[in-house]
Amino acid sequence: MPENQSIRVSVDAVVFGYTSREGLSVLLIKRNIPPFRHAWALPGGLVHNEESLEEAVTRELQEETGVSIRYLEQLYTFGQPDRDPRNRVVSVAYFGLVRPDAFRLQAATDASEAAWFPMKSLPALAFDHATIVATALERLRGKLTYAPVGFELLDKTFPFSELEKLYQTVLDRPIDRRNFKKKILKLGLLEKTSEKQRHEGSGRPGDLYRFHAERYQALQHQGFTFEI
Amino acid sequence: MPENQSIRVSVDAVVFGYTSREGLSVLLIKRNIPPFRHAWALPGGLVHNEESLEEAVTRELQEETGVSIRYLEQLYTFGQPDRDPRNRVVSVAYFGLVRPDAFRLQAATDASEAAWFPMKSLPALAFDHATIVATALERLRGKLTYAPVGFELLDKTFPFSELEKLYQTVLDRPIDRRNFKKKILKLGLLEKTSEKQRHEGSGRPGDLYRFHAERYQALQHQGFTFEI
DNA sequence: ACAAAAGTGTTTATCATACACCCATGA
DNA sequence: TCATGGGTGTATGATAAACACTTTTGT
Repeated sequence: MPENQSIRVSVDAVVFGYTSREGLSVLLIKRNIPPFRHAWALPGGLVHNEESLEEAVTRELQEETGVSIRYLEQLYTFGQPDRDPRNRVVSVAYFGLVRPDAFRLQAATDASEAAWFPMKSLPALAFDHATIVATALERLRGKLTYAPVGFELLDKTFPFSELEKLYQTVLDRPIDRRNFKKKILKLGLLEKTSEKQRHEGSGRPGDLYRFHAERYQALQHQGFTFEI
Repeated sequence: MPENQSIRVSVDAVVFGYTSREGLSVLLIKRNIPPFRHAWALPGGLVHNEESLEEAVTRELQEETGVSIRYLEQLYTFGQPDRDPRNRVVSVAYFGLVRPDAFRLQAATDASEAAWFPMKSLPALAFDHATIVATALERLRGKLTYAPVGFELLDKTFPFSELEKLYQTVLDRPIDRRNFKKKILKLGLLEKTSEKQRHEGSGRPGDLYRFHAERYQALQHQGFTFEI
């Protein structure tokens, strides 16, 4: 009796971008086919027969938004029978992070049907995508504290204040500047560059730092754990 | 072109049981249909058209092993195109924990094709099930330190030594008895019962404790975090 | 000169760790 | 009485938290 299974498999991606101006944003596309025609939805689509799930998300993201992803991991699989009103679709959701350059690039190319929405002002979403976004936000909050994923959302070099603001925005709580800096620096994963921040408005320009991804990977294999 | 998708969706369950004698064990079934006929595999099977993923795992576990699960959560979705040599099958894996009584019960009912295997001596497994088990073990190790899941593997009331041994076995490192007890008790989630351990062999019988699941849920909603 | 943001250190409390002896029971 | 495992406290070091003034830059 389970032989005539008619379930489809799709992937969906929750891609977060961040700027200190707008905070956390999510990449969405406008659907132009039913169901939920004209509604905003997560980028994604049906998995092809010969591709892996990761290949499917990457492909869909490329096709639908043109955004290239630096960090991508599986989030959760959503499989309620009624989550798609037409067919049964099980969706494997992924969770991605991009740096501000990808973010800004996209904002410029505005002819397309893809757009960034700040988390504070998300539109109504198709299917159960609001649930998926909520799950992704929880995951991001969790990961920020026990994995160095915050750097994936910042430029390659960044002033400390950006990192602070990121943590404060996403975790939604105030952070003591001095203690935070001490903790982060003690991890030994940041390198101060010789450059200074370009002045944006007034105030003293900050020193720019760079994250040592390789150093982290090395330490990680020795049982090192990031912790904020 | 993605319209003639032919991918099936299955669920698989990695169910762990624990006794201080045998350590951590996994529930397996013997396959009696190809592929991998006569090999050991995780309980699981194709999802029916009208049921949710959770319903599917629960049903399969019931049908194939008769074991009832206290704790079940989604683990990861495995979707490599070649993971099943015949058809493309995407499998949503779940991660479950049972108490020793379910464990012992099953051991008695030995006519069936389901059996517990100690992690130390797993047989060769069908498909990519060895990978799935490895992923589940990682998850268990992680969860043990930041969520009170250890209690799901013990009897309703248990002596402190059982909890200690569980942590030592699963995390595979020695633990200081006094410090461990202090830490756990400070969480305020354990209640000492008036009973004492029934003597198994020699030595002083230990006090029996009970885990306060409701109390934990209440605290959890107030932003409390378990941490060992 | 002033407004805005960045840089920096010390004190205190809390928590983690290391460590050893006495007690209850069964044989 | 002996062997086995359970119960318990203290001292020390490490880490987290609280907290404010000075410096650099643009206007």
